[in-house]
Amino acid sequence: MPRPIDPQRHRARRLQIIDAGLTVFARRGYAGATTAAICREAGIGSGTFFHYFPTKLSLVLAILDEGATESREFFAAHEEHSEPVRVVFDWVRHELRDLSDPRASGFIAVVSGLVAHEEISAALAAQDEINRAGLVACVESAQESGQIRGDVTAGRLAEWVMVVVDGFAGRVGSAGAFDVETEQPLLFETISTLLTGPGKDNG
Amino acid sequence: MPRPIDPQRHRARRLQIIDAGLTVFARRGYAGATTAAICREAGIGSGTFFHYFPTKLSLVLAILDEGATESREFFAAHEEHSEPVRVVFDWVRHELRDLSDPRASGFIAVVSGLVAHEEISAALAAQDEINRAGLVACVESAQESGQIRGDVTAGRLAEWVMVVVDGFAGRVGSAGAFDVETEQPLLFETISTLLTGPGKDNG
Amino acid sequence: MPRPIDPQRHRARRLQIIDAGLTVFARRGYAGATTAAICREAGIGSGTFFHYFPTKLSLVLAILDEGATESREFFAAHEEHSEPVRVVFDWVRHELRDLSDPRASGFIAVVSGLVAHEEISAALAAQDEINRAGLVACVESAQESGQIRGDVTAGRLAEWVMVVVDGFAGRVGSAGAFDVETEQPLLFETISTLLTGPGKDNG
Amino acid sequence: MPRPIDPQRHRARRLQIIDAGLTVFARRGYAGATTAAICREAGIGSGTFFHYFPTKLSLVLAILDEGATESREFFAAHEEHSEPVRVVFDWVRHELRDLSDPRASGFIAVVSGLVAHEEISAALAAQDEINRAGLVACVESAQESGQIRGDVTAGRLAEWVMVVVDGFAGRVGSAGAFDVETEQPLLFETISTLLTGPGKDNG
DNA sequence: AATGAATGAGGATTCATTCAT
DNA sequence: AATGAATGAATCCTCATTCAT
Repeated sequence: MPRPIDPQRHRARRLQIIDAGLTVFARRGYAGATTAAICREAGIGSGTFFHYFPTKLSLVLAILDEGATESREFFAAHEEHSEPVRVVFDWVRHELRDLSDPRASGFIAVVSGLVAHEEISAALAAQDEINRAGLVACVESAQESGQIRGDVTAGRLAEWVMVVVDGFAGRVGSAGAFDVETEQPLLFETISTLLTGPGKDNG
Repeated sequence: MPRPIDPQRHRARRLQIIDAGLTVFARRGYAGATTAAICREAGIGSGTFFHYFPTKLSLVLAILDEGATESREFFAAHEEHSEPVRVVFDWVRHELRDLSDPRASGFIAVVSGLVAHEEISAALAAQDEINRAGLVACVESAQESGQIRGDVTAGRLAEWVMVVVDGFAGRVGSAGAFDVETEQPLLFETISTLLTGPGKDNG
Repeated sequence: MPRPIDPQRHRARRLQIIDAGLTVFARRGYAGATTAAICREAGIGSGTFFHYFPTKLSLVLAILDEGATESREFFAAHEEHSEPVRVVFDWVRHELRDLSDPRASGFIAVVSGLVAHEEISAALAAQDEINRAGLVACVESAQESGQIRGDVTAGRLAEWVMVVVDGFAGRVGSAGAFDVETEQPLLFETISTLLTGPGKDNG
Repeated sequence: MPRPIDPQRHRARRLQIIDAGLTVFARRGYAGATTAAICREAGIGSGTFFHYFPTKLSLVLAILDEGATESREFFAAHEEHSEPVRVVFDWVRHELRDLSDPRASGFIAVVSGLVAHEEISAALAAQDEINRAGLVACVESAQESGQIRGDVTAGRLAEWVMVVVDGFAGRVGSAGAFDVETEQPLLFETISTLLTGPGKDNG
């Protein structure tokens, strides 16, 4: 009497493990996060873990994928927006919201340590490309309407937005005194100046 | 007649292992860099490795320490400089030069993945503090002479310089198309605007 | 449907490893008994070993514990016996029976070499205390009814019984010509004289 | 200009290492006593150690040999003594004096743990045989003059003296409350009764 | 003789993964 | 689907020993 596969239930279990993985990876690092510890956190047996994920690394990839999906959805929802510059800032806010999960910065560090794995490297590149492409579209659109500087290609400007946001995210994770709320205005200011170029007023 | 301990020789050997470690860590990640591989790269036996470093992790710490020493030396050499803003940019250039070692960005990623280890975490914090303190001194001095904005504390400005440089460094490591040479002007522009504040011309 | 944990099976496996350990420790000594050899003897994989015992040393402790349990059970079974002197001799016989396992003396030697480990030291002390306490009870009881000498405290007499039995056990292990069967009468005679005191007939 | 070998100096160095070995073996056990630790204790370099002893195990053998020599000398000095029973008791006293070195019992335990090594086993057997032969001579002589029991062979009586002394020595090392001074009278009484047989007065 | 840097064989232990139930 | 006992490959590290100086 084979139990009919319940996709709802399956997805829930999967998310439960992903959540536990995020927690334990952030707390102990990749090597320190034994599958046993993740199972304990998720309240499942080790056999169950491998029902849902073929390897430990694949759980990392799934977590990354979750993030990629979120990014994709963000840009899909803001496509064809009339104010492209605003979308860029909304994206920054969106990223900041992700950082509000204290496990996020820990997990980012964990993933950094895994770039030697080609699959991770590829996933990061894919994730990066989603954001880059989304931002490039906004920047191009804004350039066309003359709202931002035109002396730097859209691709480079997009990357620079990411440079600043990534640097910001890294510092949130490591430096104790660097507070997201306090620094947010300077973040927006920096990105704003970056997009408009120096010597332009951007209040 | 005991062979006199030759500190020169000892230091050379140590650097030889540190160099090999940097290479292999960057190439394979921490876990992937087996002590055997590091020894092979350094051309030594495994026993010799542990004669110089008590654990594999301690080699990472030694590499970090080497970097910390370099930073300390940089600021010591530029102390009491008459043009503090110039020192900040010199520091950025100095960091960029470090990044010219292609192993640097890989190693940074490796270390990120090890923050779960308290010793690594402490070493990173120490390294960070050296740079922060050095930059704060410059920024304060520049603020006093009115060369840069005064509406943001020296501490925050210093951290923001690091935000941008760290973000830049991270992108150099990951995004294939992000070229140090090409992007350097925009890096200086961004930091410049950051220090002077928006709406000020800083050509 | 989770396989129900079978404590029976677990206990059996554990005893199987304990038995193999006893064999290999006695044959090769502690250092010479590699975990690989013990696993081979037990017919299990190395992972299984560490599933049951956290360290190699803990296997030694488990073996000692098995012995301690046996001793405890012996005294529990003979508590409130009407003829306390007889219990002492039964205990000696009981110890002799243990020595009939040819691995016993080898294992005792192995453990002797491990007293530098506090855990071993403590286990031996505990084991010793079980026997001492059991014997003291018998000796005291026998003293009260005037069956044995009263000029030496029960504690010291108990220890002396152990001195003789330990010396006997040690010799069984080392000296080839020292045969348990042959020497048993002299063992009983010596202990008998010890308990009754010199100059007393104890046929 | 080869330094002439100074046998005096050589012997002194050797004893210095033997002494250090005894100390460290007793304190840390055989495996725990690294050659490095022994060298530190002796105040020499590791190279020097292996000038005097080809292997770590050979140091154990040398210590045992030192003991064997002492035993041989003891019996040589008491040969042809007119009161053989007295020699037996003198030997017991002699052994007790050895036990007054607190490192002795620890070292005995260490050696016990090494019986799996044939060389150690042989050395112990040799040491044992020296004592046995010496005691047998005394016992035989005493039997011939009717001073002690004749119903047990000299060989067995000699072994039994050793049983009791060994048991005594073992307990001195392990049981905290077992004091050499206090228990000495009972030791002599036990051996005395053993030699004369039960039911004989031996005040 | 004396030294200690260099060596590498050897071994305990970890942990992702499998699979019978 | 769920379980967890069993597995063994993989690796860090120890330490006796060698040898050039």
